[in-house]
Amino acid sequence: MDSAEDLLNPVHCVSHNLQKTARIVAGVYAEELRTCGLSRGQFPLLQQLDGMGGSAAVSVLASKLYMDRTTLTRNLAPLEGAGLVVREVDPGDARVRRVMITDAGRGRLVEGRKAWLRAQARTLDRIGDDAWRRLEDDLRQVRRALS
Amino acid sequence: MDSAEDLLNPVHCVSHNLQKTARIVAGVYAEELRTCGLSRGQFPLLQQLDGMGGSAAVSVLASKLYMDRTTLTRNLAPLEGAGLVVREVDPGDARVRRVMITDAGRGRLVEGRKAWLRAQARTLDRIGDDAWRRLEDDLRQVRRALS
DNA sequence: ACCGATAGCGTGTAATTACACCTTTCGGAG
DNA sequence: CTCCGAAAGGTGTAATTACACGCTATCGGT
Repeated sequence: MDSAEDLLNPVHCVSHNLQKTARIVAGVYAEELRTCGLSRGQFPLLQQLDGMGGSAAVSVLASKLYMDRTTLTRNLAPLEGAGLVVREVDPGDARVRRVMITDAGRGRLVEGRKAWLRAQARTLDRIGDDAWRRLEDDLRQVRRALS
Repeated sequence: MDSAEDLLNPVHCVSHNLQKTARIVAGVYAEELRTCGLSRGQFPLLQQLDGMGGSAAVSVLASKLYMDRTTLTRNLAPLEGAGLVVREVDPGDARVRRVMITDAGRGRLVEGRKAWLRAQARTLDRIGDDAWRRLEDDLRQVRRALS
């Protein structure tokens, strides 16, 4: 029967199943976000930063995004070049670099949210709100279990 | 209440939630697979190819893996260089390149499965078999809905 | 038999990711 | 005060991914 199926068979690979699903979904968001000049990696970054009050240390931001710290550094560079964020040495600890969103960054985020909204609406329309609620919960549990 | 929560808020981004979860899980598998000389992208490729009878056209293989065709081409190169697969022009249609797993490839796959098994066991141990069965089903539905 | 349309593939190029390693700074033990 | 381990960051380098484009082969209509 189904519940006895052997999960230790490569077709049930947790990593690959997540990866290929993420790839498909990513395409939808990349397409919409391209219209506002933000990449699929930059939007969540700005969004998270804004949600944290507009300022955060690099490491803290990285852990919130479940992203490698060095990957975040690379993603930050073009945003800083575009004036959407600034990086400053923390006054209290010279090791810490505080990343801060600028007014331009907040403005771009407004545009980004519109594009993101179209992608999210398109996606939810296909997979269904309730299905996503379940899935999102399960994904959160996976992250917690592995962190 | 919870079921009325607004899914059109960036914290519920389908793409980002999948992506960051996939990143965390990928780390576990990459760690184990490194011991057998196969990358996290190469193992599913060989595994899928073997499961298709050991031979398949590039495009067909790519669609099975939900992977961009050109990405598959790049992933194939090192495998061909290592003699784990060969590429030949299809006798019936000269446009088609048939990818075929070699004996060496099958041998490596045996090693890969051992490493993969450790990663899968570690992961399932953390997230639970039943949780993964539900999640895998939901992910499959997402792929079908967006394909 | 010919020619435009299409399918299957590969390459140029750029974005994304992360491991290994180095630098700078902080904090505490001696 | 000095020194050394730990913490925070950044860079070199390599793997992975995919879009745009071009090439070759096949198919179908005339």
